[in-house]
Amino acid sequence: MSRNEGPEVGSRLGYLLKHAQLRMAELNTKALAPYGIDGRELGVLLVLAGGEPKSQQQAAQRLSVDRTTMVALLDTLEDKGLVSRHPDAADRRRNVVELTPRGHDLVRRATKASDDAERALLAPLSPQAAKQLRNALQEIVSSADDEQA
Amino acid sequence: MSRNEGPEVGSRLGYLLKHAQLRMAELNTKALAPYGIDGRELGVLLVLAGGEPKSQQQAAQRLSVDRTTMVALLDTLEDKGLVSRHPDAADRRRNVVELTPRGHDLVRRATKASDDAERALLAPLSPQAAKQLRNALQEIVSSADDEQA
DNA sequence: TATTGTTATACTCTATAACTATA
DNA sequence: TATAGTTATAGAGTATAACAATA
Repeated sequence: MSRNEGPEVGSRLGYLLKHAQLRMAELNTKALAPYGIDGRELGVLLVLAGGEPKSQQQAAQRLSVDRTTMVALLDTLEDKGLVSRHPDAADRRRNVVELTPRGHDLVRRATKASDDAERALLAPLSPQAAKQLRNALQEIVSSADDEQA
Repeated sequence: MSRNEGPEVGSRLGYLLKHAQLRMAELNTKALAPYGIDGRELGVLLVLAGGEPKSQQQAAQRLSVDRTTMVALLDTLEDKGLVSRHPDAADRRRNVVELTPRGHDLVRRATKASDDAERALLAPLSPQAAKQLRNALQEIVSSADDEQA
């Protein structure tokens, strides 16, 4: 008979989310290393790959990072030849940021590699449980976004 | 008819876990502020509250933090009068770290406050979905631990 | 006056290396 | 020799303040 030890740190959501996130970042880093980027950079590329061309500030807002952080992120992606910046003709304070052809090609291949990393993280779960996890996280994150707005 | 925009960053597990974790940390910080600690410090206190007395290194391993990080963490908790360190009589290289009476009292009250923060994070989910989320994260994290071992 | 991108700077979190005292 | 705790230090990641160009 084991007595109750009380609340355990390993069942706290803060602990679980932090360690799951660290594990995902680690898997992404390994999976993306052959492409010369990490998970955060893939995130930026995916924002730029979808929909309308965006300014640096719009890309930053989409990822909830500061615009000064976005400057540094785009500097490295530009150095790697994956994105290009041009002044917006309609508002020359803005930079329009777009994927280069090489950036487009890389985001497609790197996304597949990152899909593999996600599958590795979710490996211990049933397909249904994996889908429910993703859905639950999406609800939590989007509801947090609503409260900001 | 909207055309397919391709993979979106908002459905990536890396993005979702990071933002859910940030949100949880923010809620914990607010909930625990009246007690003068944050979520990481509550994590340390919970490790020390459970089971056998532990050395600094054992506490660090339980949380997967470096022993040098644990030194700083315990310095602040000791300054707050929540933990005490004594040399281990059986091996005087070690410090046995224990909660003070004030630490025991605080961890009990602070855990309740953090429970409220967790409920706030999980508010958009059904009770069943909330339980499944916690279970899924536990499976992922413990399976990652196994691979380290 | 306000906004976008930029730079300089600082703060937090974390890890590595080297020191000490013990074993 | 090896280990536990400590210190100094350095590297990420992030945010704040101030500046230039543009609105």
